[in-house]
Amino acid sequence: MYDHRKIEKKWQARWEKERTFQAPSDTKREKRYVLDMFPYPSSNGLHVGHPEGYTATDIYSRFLRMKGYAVLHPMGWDAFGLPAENFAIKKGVHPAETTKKNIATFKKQIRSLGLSYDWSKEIDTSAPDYYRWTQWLFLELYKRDLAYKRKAPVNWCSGCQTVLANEQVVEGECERCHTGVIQKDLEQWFLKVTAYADRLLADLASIDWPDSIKRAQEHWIGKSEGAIIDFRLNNSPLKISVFTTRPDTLYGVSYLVLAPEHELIKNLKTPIGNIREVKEYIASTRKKTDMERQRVAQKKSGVPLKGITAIHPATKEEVPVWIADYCLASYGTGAVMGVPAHDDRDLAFAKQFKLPIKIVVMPEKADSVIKRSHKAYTGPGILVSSGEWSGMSSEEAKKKIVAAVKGQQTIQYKLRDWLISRQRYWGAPIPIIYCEACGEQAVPESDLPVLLPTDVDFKPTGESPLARSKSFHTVLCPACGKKARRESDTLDTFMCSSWYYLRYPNPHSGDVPFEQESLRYWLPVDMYVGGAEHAVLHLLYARFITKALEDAEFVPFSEPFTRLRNQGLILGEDGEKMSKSRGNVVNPDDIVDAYGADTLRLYEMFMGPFEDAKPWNTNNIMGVRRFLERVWRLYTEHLKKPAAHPPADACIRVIHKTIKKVTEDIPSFRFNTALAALMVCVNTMTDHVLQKNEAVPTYLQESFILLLAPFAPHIAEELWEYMGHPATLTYEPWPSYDTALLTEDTCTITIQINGTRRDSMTVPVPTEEEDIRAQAIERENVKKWIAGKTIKKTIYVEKRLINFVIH
RNA sequence: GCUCCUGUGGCGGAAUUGGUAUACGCGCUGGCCUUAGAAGCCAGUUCCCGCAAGGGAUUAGAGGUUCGAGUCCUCUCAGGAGCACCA
Repeated sequence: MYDHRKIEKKWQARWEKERTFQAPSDTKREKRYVLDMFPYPSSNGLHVGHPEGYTATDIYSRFLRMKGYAVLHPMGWDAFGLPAENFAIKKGVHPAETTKKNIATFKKQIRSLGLSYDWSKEIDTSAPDYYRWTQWLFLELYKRDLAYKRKAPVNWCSGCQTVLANEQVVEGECERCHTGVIQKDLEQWFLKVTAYADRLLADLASIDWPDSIKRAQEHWIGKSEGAIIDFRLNNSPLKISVFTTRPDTLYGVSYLVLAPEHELIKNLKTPIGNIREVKEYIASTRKKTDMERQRVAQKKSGVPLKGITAIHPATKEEVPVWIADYCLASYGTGAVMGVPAHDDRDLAFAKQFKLPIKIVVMPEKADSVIKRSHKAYTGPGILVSSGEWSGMSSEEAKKKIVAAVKGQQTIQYKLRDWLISRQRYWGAPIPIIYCEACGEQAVPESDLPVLLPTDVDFKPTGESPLARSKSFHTVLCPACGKKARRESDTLDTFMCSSWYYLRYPNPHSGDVPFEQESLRYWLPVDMYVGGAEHAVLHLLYARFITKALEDAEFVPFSEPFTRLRNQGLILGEDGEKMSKSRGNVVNPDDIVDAYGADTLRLYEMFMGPFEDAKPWNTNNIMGVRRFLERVWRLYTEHLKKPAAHPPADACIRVIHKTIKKVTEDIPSFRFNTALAALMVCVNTMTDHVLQKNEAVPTYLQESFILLLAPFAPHIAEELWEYMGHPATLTYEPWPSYDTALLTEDTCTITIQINGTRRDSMTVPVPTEEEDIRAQAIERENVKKWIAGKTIKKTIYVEKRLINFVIH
């Protein structure tokens, strides 16, 4: 009887006792660092989505150990964050307590899955001995001018009562509570990610990541090449600089637009005819949430600056100046030139306000006519109505026109600096002190960590709860020793997770954030697995921090994660995303209890391709459970009986084929097809043993158990022991296959007439094409079709098919 | 709106370079075993016609390239993801 409860408990206890999965400290062997994105220990406990990624890395790690690599496979907790704090506000339980409890639950659940983590390397980002180094990291960036405080329009979530990074605003809403985000002018801390924009973009080429993630990052960084062109104001010393990627359309300019926040309006000496209207427009824009600004994207709004005109740098004509919120202050120069004929947004604006539309680029192909009504022609072409440039190609004109009007070629990025201060409690305090006399001061490294105070009222008021802690607030200035004030904001939790992978090799080191020797050995991460939702958050931040640390000579590499794979979402049985409100959530504990961890692991891997979204189906679990039971019976009942016949070649061949298939599928994360091959293998073995009463060579019986071990480690260990091996199979060499046994001695040739399958025949393996052809045309089913016709051509594909083209 | 991905039986999904479409699993049907059930084992299961042999159709739809297309190209439809006024 296959008793999963007994077997799984036994082996989990034994692995723990024997520290089976401890990463080796000898560094002679080749290493592999296999990492999961560490979880936020939420109060909901483990979701069936977690074991999907964890099982994949576990299979991969176990496979690599058997392949002889030194493997580091750690787990930890991304423990700071809002839910624990919100729970504290509601229930009055301190976040540290909630977090501790949740971690215990997560750990128990993860352990029940038989995952081969080295728990001696466990990390908790909310522990002072960890966040001390997060603060250290902040100070290193501060020293290098990569962290700065600035008053700027920032994303404000009134639900969470805190500012948010751009990356945390999704469709104009807070990614956490879905409150509409508004812009506020606040003094906040930023990290200078933009300084790394070009490297973050260029180095994508050097890493093995899913294309979709690379593209998302490319998109987010948003490099565009263009030029800044100045428009002098009429009767004023001031000028408006616009950024454009299409200087070739300069002659099509019919107006200029300023962002409502543009500083020119304040500096303008010339009276604006409709100043009240303008001021009202600016005020109304500021009140809009990002959502509202986006929702009305089709309908443009704006007001003209009456009495203000600019001089076109080429034609010297007067150009009206408008102010409109479709022009963004935070990108380029905060001003654009309006070319309605060749930009969709400008066209919409021009039509709404009845501004002239001047066509200056004609497509080269005559058939693509410009439709004036809906779309602007944004493609390349030949310039028209563009003075001396008419007749030139738009590509060539770009450079020449910029030079002629003394413009400046530049590159712009959509990427903004990373806003890292949060007005919340449950995070790492920003280690900065403000002194009236000395100004902003870094906390000396020897004073780290700046501990989170415990005497706080969690209620968010828009000001950090830390500001209301007396014990925390007052401090002496490290420079002059006089009374000073601590920074009361905390760091974005993404800051904690942007460097944790560097600490795993030496998580308990008290003197340094990471020890150089083990860092050099283990890093970078060879395989990183997690959800795709971090495409531009965690993954971009971690890359940035790594590059900053590389420049500071703390790490000898520039990319933290050499390979990345994303697990697909596991959907509910109804095909919808699992959620409490839909009531379609599956609890992994129930599955582990009823069917066993090995079954759950197998099922999640068998569901479908690793990176695809797949619906859960409880019925299908029985399939993999039956597979394990068949394996169990095969070894404990059938194989131990004496066989009447010697091993059959066919059976031996299948096992060798399976070794090849599984060996190839694991590193490419094709676990579903690896399992299908293992099932075929068991079916074949069972057939030969049970029906045909044939023996299976012992070494192949053992090979199969070793192949199964990464997927279903508990049952594999039990059978390994059953076969007489006292030690764990964790470090047994991975089975190898004999290439000579992979080829069959016969093959089936499909016979096609004009490409349609008409017959098939089995021939011994080396058979000459001539013989196959001769045999084929003699077959009844073939004769029938070729009678009275001539064979024009014969196509033969070795060992596969022969196709007669007849007429 | 832009960018990208995906459409294969009743269901989850297989399919090297274009070369037997539907592997493996679920479900279903029949049989064996059993007092009965469960489990297990055996056989079958893309659809249509046919007792069968066999024939025809079939990878969202329509075209195309090819001896041959799930796979390559063009268009259309459907679903999903990311970005979203970035000039």
